[in-house]
Amino acid sequence: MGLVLMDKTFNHILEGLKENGIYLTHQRMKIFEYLYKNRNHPTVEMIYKDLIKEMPTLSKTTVYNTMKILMEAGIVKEIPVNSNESRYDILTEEHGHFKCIKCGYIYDFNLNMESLSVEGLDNFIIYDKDVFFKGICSSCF
Amino acid sequence: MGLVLMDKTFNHILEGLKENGIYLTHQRMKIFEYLYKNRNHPTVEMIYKDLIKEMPTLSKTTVYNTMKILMEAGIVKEIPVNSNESRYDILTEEHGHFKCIKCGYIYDFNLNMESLSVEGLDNFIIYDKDVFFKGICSSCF
DNA sequence: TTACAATATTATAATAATTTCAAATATTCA
DNA sequence: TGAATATTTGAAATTATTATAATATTGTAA
Ligand SMILES: [Mn+2]
Ligand SMILES: [Mn+2]
Ligand SMILES: [Zn+2]
Ligand SMILES: [Zn+2]
Repeated sequence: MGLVLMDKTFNHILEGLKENGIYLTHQRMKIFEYLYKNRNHPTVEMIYKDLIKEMPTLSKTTVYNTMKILMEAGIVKEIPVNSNESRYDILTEEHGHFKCIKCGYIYDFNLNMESLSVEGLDNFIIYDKDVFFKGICSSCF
Repeated sequence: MGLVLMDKTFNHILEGLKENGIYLTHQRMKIFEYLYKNRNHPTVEMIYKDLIKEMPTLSKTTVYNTMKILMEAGIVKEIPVNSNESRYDILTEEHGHFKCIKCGYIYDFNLNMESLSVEGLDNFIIYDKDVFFKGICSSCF
C-alpha cells in the first residue's frame, strides 16, 4: 500500500502492482496507461470513451473496478471537485486544483501545504489534504 | 402563524431574500431555519428526513430547489467533500473542512487562507477557495 | 379584504452516475 | 494441460438529481 509515484517509471509502478498481488490484465494496464499519459483528471466516462476505441469489449464496470483497485493500491485518488461525477488523479507531488467555471477544465497548481496555518485539529489524524479553487482561467478571461 | 423569531441575523437574511424577489414560502423558511440551526453540512436527504416530521407534504424536489435558490442568493454553498452526494454549508467566515473516515462527520476548522502559498495561477480569477482534509477525528481515534 | 398574476410546491416520470450481480472468460500455477 | 482462482462483461438494480405538469401559495394592488 502507498506506492509513491513521483520517482517511479511507468513500468516500476506496474511492477509494484504485481508485487502487491494485483493481476496485470490488459484492461488494467491500458487504464493505468491512460491515467499516466493524460493528466486531465478524467471521469470514468472519459477513460471509457477513449479506451473503447482500442478495446471494443471494454466494460464500464471494469473501469470502475480498476479505479477502485488503483485507489486501494494508493496510486490514484479521487479529487473533490464534482458532486455529480467522480474525477481521478494519479498521485504525484502535492498540488492544488483549480476548476474553471467557463471551460470546465481542472488545472493543477503548485502550493506549499505546510504554509497553510490551521487550528482546531489537535488530536486529529490527517491522511489527506486537498485544496480546491474555483473561478475563471487565464484562457477564458 | 409564522416562524419563531430567532435573532437579527436570521431575520435579516430572510428580509434580504424577500428584497431580492424571492418568495418567503413556509418551506423555504423552514429549510433555511434548518441550515441556520444545524451546522452539520447536511445532504438534501438529511434536511428532508428532518423536516418531513413537521411538514408531511414536503417534497424532496422542494429541498433541491430551495438549495439552488439559496446558493444563487449567495447564502449557502456546496462543499466539495463527496462525489456521490451534495453537502451544503451556510456561508460564514472562511473555514476548512475535515471529514472523519470512521464516523463520517464533517468538522469545521479555522484556517488562514492568505497564509497558503500558491503559484501558477497568474491571470486566473479566483471566486472560491476550499480546503478539505480527510482522516480520523479525535473522538474516533 | 378580495382578486389576480406571478411564482412555488408537489408527485411522478425521466435521466445519469454508480453499484451489484451472475455468467462467461481469462489467468495462474501445479 | 486442467483445475482453481480471479477478472471481465452486460444487464439489472440502486441512488442522486432534474424535468414536467397539475395544483397551491404568495405578494400586491384595487
Ligand atoms: Mn491534479
Ligand atoms: Mn462548514
Ligand atoms: Zn477556462
Ligand atoms: Zn470520527
